[in-house]
Amino acid sequence: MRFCRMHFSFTISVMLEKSIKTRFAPSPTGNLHLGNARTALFNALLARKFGGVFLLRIEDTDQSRSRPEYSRVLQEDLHWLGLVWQEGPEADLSHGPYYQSQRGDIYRSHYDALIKNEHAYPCFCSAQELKQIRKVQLAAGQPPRYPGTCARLSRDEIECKLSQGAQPSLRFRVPQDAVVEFEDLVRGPQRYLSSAIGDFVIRRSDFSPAFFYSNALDDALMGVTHVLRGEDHLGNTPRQLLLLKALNYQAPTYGHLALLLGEDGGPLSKRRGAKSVLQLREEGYLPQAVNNYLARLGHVYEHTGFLSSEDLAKGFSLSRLGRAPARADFSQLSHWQAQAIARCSEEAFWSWLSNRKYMGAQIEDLVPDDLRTDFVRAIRANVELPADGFKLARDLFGDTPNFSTDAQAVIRQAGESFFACALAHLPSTAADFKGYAQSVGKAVSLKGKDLFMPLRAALTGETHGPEMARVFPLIGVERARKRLQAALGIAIN
RNA sequence: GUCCCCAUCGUCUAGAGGCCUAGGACACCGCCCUUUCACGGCGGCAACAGGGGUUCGAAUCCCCUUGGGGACGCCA
Repeated sequence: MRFCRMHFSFTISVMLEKSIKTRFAPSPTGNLHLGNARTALFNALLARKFGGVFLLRIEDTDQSRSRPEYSRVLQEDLHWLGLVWQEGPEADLSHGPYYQSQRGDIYRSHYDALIKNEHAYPCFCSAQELKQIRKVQLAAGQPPRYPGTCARLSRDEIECKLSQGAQPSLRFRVPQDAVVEFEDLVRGPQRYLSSAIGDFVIRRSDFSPAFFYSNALDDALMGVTHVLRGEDHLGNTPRQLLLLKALNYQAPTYGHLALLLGEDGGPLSKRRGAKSVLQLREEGYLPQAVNNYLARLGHVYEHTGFLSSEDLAKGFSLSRLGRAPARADFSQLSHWQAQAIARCSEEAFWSWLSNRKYMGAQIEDLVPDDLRTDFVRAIRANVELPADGFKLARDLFGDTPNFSTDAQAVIRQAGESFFACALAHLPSTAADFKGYAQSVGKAVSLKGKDLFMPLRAALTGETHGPEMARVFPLIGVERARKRLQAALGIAIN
């Protein structure tokens, strides 16, 4: 097995030497979630690594569930992640259109070809009938499979039903006793018996194309060479291969990724807290943090540190893809977020903060212009999300001190005399915190934590936060006085 | 129900029969730095799901059990 895999990855690298085209083909029926984002990322990385093309196709065939709004957000998400497609909407259109809803003519002509060659036939079974059959099969311990009821209808029978106004679906006739074999990019050699596959619907009775059909056909027509997709598509592959063979088209090479699981180890679902890319974006996660995080879910890099997009692509390898489902763990996202923040410039950090609103305020409203740089330098290491920056801005520049429970406890512990002294020793300018602390320390005979904690609690309202020496000048003497007075009040009560 | 896939610290994982006393990263804990918090530096805790084989030797190969995931649709 191991040996096979080594041999196999060699084969892959040979195959990849030719120019490759990967794709991401989402349905705009909801917001892009982490699992799909990872699939998109892997496809983009694979293409980039080999200098190929990454293609985007919008699979909006389901009229009732697809929304232009989702399609728009999805493209924004992809752009935000830096996953730019060289081919697709608003890009190179040479194999377009890239919205399946606009490809009706193409689908129609291929249906005709399939019908003509008897690779496809109309099916008049109703949804209820099919449901009933499945139920019976399941009860008998059989896999639910289309029994071929309409596979052998005569021309007359078909005409008759049609003249009665019946609206058939169109099924692909799966060849009997065929063996479908293919190499999966991540799972190795696969083998399916056609007897295990029932004739499947390629056009619904409302004339809309079914996934098997439009998805496979478009990959072939668009010249896609490699497809990385979820493991849930593995069983679709033999069908799509059969279909493409009947159409005489070249199929892409598929690779099936183990699915991403939620934090609880169950399937990813919205109701169990599966985050969408949009949510992450709105909360203020940095795209490069998300990329570093996702690229390591089910894939390993030799380098354990933060990687640029380019290095993410360079280090990407199909042989480093795991075959076991990976579980999402947001503490790891936090880690990459911290890394990403540490790496951005002060300007970038500020624009990241000022790019959004928090409780209706813009951070420029809170931080005086002349203190901006000092503020950024002071808080950077203490911020994970913009919300943290806003909180700090309020704590430092807000008029009303907002003491946390912990801070209040520390203040009470320090007692009335401590703050009386602290007020008495307040200098005329808030430039030198160390000197100020020293003089207070001397007066109250305290040092270390016993001295700093009450000062921090009173001055910032929190028991933790950025370095006091940096923060004190930002607060300034006036606010410091008010806060110490407030703390005194708390200590007295 | 039937079939397929997967199984190493809490999590992501390295591991290709002797380099394994099982390595790294995150999380957690401790120490150092800091007269405070964080950052940072150093260290620690912590895993081969269970049971049978095969072999001189098994995390690694085989079988069973258990657990997880997936597929079987006029969903995509």
